[in-house]
Amino acid sequence: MKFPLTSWNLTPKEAVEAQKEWRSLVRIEPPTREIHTIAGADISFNRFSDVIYSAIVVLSLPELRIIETASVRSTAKFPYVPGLLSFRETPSFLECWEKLRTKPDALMLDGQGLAHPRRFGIACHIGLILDLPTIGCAKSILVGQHITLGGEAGSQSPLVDKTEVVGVALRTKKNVAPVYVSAGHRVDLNSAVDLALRSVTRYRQPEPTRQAHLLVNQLRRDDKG
DNA sequence: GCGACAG
DNA sequence: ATCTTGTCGC
Repeated sequence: MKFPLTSWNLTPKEAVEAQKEWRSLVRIEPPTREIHTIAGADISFNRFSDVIYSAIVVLSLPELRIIETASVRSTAKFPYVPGLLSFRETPSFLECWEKLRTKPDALMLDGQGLAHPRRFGIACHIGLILDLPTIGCAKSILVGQHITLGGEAGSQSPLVDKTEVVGVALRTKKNVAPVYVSAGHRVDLNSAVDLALRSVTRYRQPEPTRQAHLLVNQLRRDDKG
């Protein structure tokens, strides 16, 4: 390993090399233990500002009751570059994670896992750092394609990139755009989709990331005044 | 060279 | 991601 898993002072070019190196560490397998709690994480910021807000919400399964929340205001030190999202968001996420007392059995990230050009999206990166089962649940595609989905909730189709199934397009709500689920670390695609489905209520986004999104935006607004 | 491109 | 009001549909 040339780069430690938590190297943040890298140039975009080095970051790409680091991802190629780290991707072999990712383990795609069914979760080791049953998952009774799942957390969702999200970040938010103001345009033209490097101040970013991060939030994590831990929920119980199958009740989906909020057990604990944590949030933090920090500074972004890496630009947004498609394919290198984790280098921008993870430092802030980790600060927030430190404040969390209840460590969840699994984590859902707003972004990709294996559905990434180098098969190393933010869900893989954070999963490796925390050595925790993680799944990516993105609102749009980074790589891959899928056939048209049925309009009913629960409809799904494999997300394929260059002959490889990297995730699943999942319609979580009737006649509403699907979300894209992929495995991060220590989970396989089937369990990732199952976890996502178990976390869905009446909205497009599963509760973990939806609640984290609501909380982080609340923090950002309150911080403005 | 051209188009695509998580948040 | 963020900038933003009303409006169409279940």
